[in-house]
Amino acid sequence: MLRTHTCGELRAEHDGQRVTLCGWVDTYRDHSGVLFVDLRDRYGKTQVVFAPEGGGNALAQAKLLRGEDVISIAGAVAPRPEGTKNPKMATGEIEVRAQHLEVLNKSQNPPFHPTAKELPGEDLRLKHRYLDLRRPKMQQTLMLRHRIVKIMRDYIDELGFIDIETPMLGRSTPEGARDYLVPSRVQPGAFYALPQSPQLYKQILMVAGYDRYSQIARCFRDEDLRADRQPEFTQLDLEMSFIDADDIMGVIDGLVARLAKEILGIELTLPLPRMTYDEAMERFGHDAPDLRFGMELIDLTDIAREAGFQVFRNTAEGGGRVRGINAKGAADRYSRKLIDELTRFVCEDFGARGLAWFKVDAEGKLASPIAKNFSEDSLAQIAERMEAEPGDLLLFVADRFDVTCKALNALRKRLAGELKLYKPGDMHFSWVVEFPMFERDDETGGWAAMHHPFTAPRKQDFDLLDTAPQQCRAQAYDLVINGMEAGGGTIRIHNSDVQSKVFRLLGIDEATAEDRFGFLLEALQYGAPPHGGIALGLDRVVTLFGGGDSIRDVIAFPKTQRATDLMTGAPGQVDIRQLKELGLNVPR
RNA sequence: GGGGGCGUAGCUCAAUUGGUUAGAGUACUGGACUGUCGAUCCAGUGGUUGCGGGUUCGAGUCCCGUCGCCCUCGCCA
Repeated sequence: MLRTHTCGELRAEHDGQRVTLCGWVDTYRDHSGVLFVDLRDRYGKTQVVFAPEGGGNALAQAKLLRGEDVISIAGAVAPRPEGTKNPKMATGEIEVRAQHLEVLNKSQNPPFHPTAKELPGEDLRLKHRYLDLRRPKMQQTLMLRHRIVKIMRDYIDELGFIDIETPMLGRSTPEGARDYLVPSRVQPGAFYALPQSPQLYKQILMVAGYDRYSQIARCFRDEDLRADRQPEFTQLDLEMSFIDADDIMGVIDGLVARLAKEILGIELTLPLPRMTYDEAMERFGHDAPDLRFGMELIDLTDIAREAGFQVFRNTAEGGGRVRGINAKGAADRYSRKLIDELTRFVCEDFGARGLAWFKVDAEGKLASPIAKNFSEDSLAQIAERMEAEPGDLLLFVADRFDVTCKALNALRKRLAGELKLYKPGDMHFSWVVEFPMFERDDETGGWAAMHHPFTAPRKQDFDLLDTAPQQCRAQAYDLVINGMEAGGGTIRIHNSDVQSKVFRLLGIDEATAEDRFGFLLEALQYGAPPHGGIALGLDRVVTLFGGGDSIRDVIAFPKTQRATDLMTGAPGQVDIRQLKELGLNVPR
């Protein structure tokens, strides 16, 4: 046995015990006659003392130690002398008086030290990820991830779900995200696709009678990266039979409550609040609203029609909307220059044509360069509708509905951050339900599935499939945490007639449907039970529960924005012979 | 594909309007020190200012291109 204890567990009660510790040299303090080493492993740090009394040549050896050397020390646990205890360390009551030192492996001078005060650039951290992962923060995060996965697995096991693995090598389905493709050697010119999700397989499993399936599944999407998007990511994937949307949400409510309690120590009231998609778009302009703060979108279209201000009136009369938000007490904080920057923000990044604004003066009157265009009466109506009080800053966008949503949602989130409308530890969990079945496909002008083409419409909306598809709402539900989509799911279509109708609406003809999903359509004809499911984004959940802001920090080996691995150099060139075997001819 | 930010010593950063030999902290190397804990003190090594080109008497600084990382719009059923 190389070690008897970890570097995090020794306490005063171990006084006198002879122990062996292994770990990395965190810091060393050489006082000539006595030398201290803080020895680190993922459990913590322990102070090791090398002194002449230790005997042998341990002290002389210790003088050669440097940061990140891997060592083993044997010695006796002793309480620290009075006045030298360190309350900042969990093991600060004691120290280990080293009698023997073995250098297991010297380290080169590392490009950065895992416990340095200043965090190095992310690219350097990724290049030397083994050093970065030695950082206590990263170790805590990966251990948090483990705990969350354990809670998830235990919970769904208690509910009778069984874990079934589905293939990584599957079939490409051109809908949705771009696939990662894997060439087949045995069939030159043919390709597998890595799964974007186990969607089709888990539906097949329902047909097969495994009424409660779950998997912690790796998924792949070849799309551009973001702080919350990686090309490969992990989902807690579930599917159930003989259930409705309430049942699925109930299962996840229970899981979220358990996670909140065990990870955060928060008691949640269940069921988690629910809001329809339409309400979310109306009140917040986004389908994953951040409910940690208010500052809701307020509609002024009716007032705008009569207000006299040309821009507002034209928008209102042209079928657009005039909506705004009230940044309470923010008037002083936002100078003309800063408001110009907000204007640039909503116009350049979110397509708004302008940003109208008023500051509410001490008398409660609306002041703005555009105020002269409004009648006194209109200004009063606007003030009342916006619940304006002295010191408030009112901001308005007049445009198509979708533009007001995008612009005001972005503005609302930005202002909330700048005005600190929520605290770092705040958490808010909710559901957004009843998404539209279809949205307009900008490229083809036809309908596109908002979720995926197997999503079932609400029962009362079945007839709308024929008459007014745009009004048709899906049995869909998204879990939203702090304004981030943490997961989503739907009740699936288990009837092949309905499925065919949906395919027709999506412009997928019979031959195409047969070619791509024939196996599923066929399966649906052999006794498919009513079923549905959900997938939670594990990386996002861990990020949110850990209070971080990038999923890269909760993934051991993430990719950069250009989807490269800075440590291994992936993706890389391959041997020409490999390409030949695969029947591939690519430009180099 | 578009917009933006950043790139200076191993690391984190500074460098006035374009102006002397590009600095500081830390790390590293050597020395001093028997109770430190971000040890301290003394001395030292360390630079193709990402790369290429241009403007200029003179470029870390300005211009063009390019590479890398990050943010973001599009995209992500």
